Formats: sequence, C-alpha cells, structure tokens
Amino acid sequence: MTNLVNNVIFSFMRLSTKSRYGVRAVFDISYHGGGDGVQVKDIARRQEISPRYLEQIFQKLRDAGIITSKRGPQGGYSLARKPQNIKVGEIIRVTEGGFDPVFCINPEKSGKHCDRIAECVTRLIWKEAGEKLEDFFDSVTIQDLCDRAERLGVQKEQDRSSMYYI
Amino acid sequence: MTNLVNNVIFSFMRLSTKSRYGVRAVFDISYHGGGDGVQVKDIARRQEISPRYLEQIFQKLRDAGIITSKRGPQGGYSLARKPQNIKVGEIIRVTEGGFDPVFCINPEKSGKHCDRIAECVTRLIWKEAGEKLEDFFDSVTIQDLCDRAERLGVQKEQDRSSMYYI
DNA sequence: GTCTTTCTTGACTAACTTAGTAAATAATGT
DNA sequence: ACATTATTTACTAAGTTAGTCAAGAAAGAC
Ligand code: FES
Ligand code: FES
Repeated sequence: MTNLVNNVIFSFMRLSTKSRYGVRAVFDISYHGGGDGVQVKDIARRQEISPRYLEQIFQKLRDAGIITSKRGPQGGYSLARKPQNIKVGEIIRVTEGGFDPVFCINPEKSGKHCDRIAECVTRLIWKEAGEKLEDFFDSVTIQDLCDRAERLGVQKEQDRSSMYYI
Repeated sequence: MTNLVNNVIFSFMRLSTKSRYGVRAVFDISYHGGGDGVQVKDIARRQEISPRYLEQIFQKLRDAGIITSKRGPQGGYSLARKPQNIKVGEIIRVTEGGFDPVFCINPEKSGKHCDRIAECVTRLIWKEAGEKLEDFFDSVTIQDLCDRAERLGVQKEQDRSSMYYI
C-alpha cells in the first residue's frame, strides 16, 4: 500500500539518488565554479541536496578521479578535468557501479554465479540493453549540460560576494 | 557490509526479478507449449522460479493481455497472441511499470512533484535514456527468443508423457 | 601557534522495497 | 463428488536506499 496508488508501479530500472545527485553536483561545480573550489554547502543549497549525503558521493567521485578536493578555508571541490572531457557515463559508472541490468551478465564482477548462462535466451538481450545505455551516457559530457543550462537561462553564481544579500 | 565486497557496488539501473522471470516465463510458455496451456509448476521447474512468486507475475501479465489462463485440470497459461507479436518491452512495461529512470520525467504518473523541472539540465538526458531502452526492448519479440533457444539447442518439452521418467 | 573553515572517515539508522511464503477460494474437467 | 489448477489476499524476512551523526585531519588566516 504505502505510497503507491492501487498497485501502480512507478517505474524501475531507475537511477539512484547517488547518480542523479552526482551528475547534478558535478555540473554545478562546472557551472558555478569560477576556477576556485566550490564548497559542499553551496552546491547543496543550489541543488537542494543534503550536504552530508553529498559528501559521501563526492568521496567516490574523488577516488575515481573525476573531481579534486582541497581542505581548509577557501577549499572545496573542483573538476579534475575540463568539462568537455567528463562524461555523464563516467559519473554513473561510479555511483551505480555500472550499467548491467542483471547480475548474470558479469558473474565475476557481481560475485554471484549463474548456472543457466549456457541455455539462457535473455542474457544477451540484457547485455545489449546495458551497452546501449552506457554508450548513450558516455556520449553526453558535463560541458553539454552547461550549454543546456545557458540555453535555459540558469543564472550563474560565480561570485562569493553575491551571496551576501541572500 | 552484507554481501558486497569492499564497497564494490554491483550495478544498479537493474531489472527486478519480476521482469527477468516474467520474460523467461512467457518465453517458456511459447517454447514448450504445444497449443495447450502450460502449467505454473512446469514453468517454475524448467525456469527454476518459485511457483508462488510466478503466479503473482502471471496475474499482471494476464491483466495486461499478454497471456491468458484457464483453470482446472489441463488448465494453465497460454500466450494471448502469436509470439512474433509479443514484445519483450511490453512485458517489462508491465513488470517494471515503465522505463523512466527517474520519477521527474513523468510527475503525473509517479505522483511526485518536482519543482526543479524548469531549470533542470539532466531531465531530458534521463528521458532520452529511458526512450532508448524502451525502443530497444520493443524491438525484441518472444519469437526472437524462441529462435535463439533453437540455435542454442535448448530441448523442447512439449509432451506431457515425456515427464514420466524424470 | 591557535582558530576557523572545510573536507574525510566511519558508524549508524528509519523507511522502504524486494523477493518471496502461505492460506483460503473459485473454477473446471473427469 | 473429486482432483486439479488458477485467483486473491495477506503476510514477512532480508536487503537497500537515502540519509544522519560524530570525531578527526588538513590548510589557511590571524
Ligand atoms: S544468464 Fe543467468 S538467468 Fe540468464
Ligand atoms: S526534473 Fe526533477 S530534478 Fe531534474
């Protein structure tokens, strides 16, 4: 029962918040960061994400070499590469662990064995679906998202001083 | 901790067992059914799926007009249409509720409101990903799976009498 | 060198979802 | 009548998600 109305499933095959937040956060660093590090609290405020939770996501992205961090005053996070060289697919690979829709595709990676592989008629279908998804997400870069934001007229907030009168 | 080794995520954006089992079960009805209804217990045995759980999945598929059912002795499930007219995408639409990777794509359907839609740079990316997935799954039919099974040499089990010596 | 800012690490948890089980019932063929 | 098979509804254990919380470490400002 809970929050579903009359047995209607919403949609699964869904992205976790880690991925959704992760992509938006990296975009935010790129869009609002003027060379300097961008701080968690500002990203969290602009993107409406819990700062504590965002920090967890950033650890993974930093370990994966997508962003870099700097501690202390005037510290924050920056992109590790130029936005046109960061693919959305990379971020999702980190936050979701990959694009396999089922574990059977990759028994070693998943750690689960499937003894139906030899006779399975669906395995390659799932595999191909995952590959299509991966290719698509790898075709979109952070720069693309920034371009889109400019077209949408999203205001940049580069200057720290602009925050005084909020 | 649980069963993940050292923080390694397996892969999400994953299909639920309802979808995986559902597709395999419909394929099974098509492949092993010789005109007659195919019984849950046989499908469950061949596909190694819990019969009780399979019944739940079949209710949805029947309501969606993908399979038909008949009660009583010699009852069972049959395809509602020819296998070349049943798309894998149809089955997944029923079992997963659709292909939207995030709820923001379809606020009415999901019942959740998102107030960032106007300024959101990722929404259309997620939407396009879902559409690609949907198109792909709609391009595969149950007949395709049967053809694949024949190529793989999966043995048919059409005759009820062949089950005596199991 | 102390203080403040900001990231870092790891433990913890409430709410929810998944992947089932179970039981009573209804229909149908023999 | 009886056995077989699907139908419906209720229930549940285990796992996952989406966070919170607390203590600590690095770096700059003074
Ligand atoms: S390969 Fe594991 S069920 Fe298809
Ligand atoms: S549309 Fe809801 S967060 Fe993008």
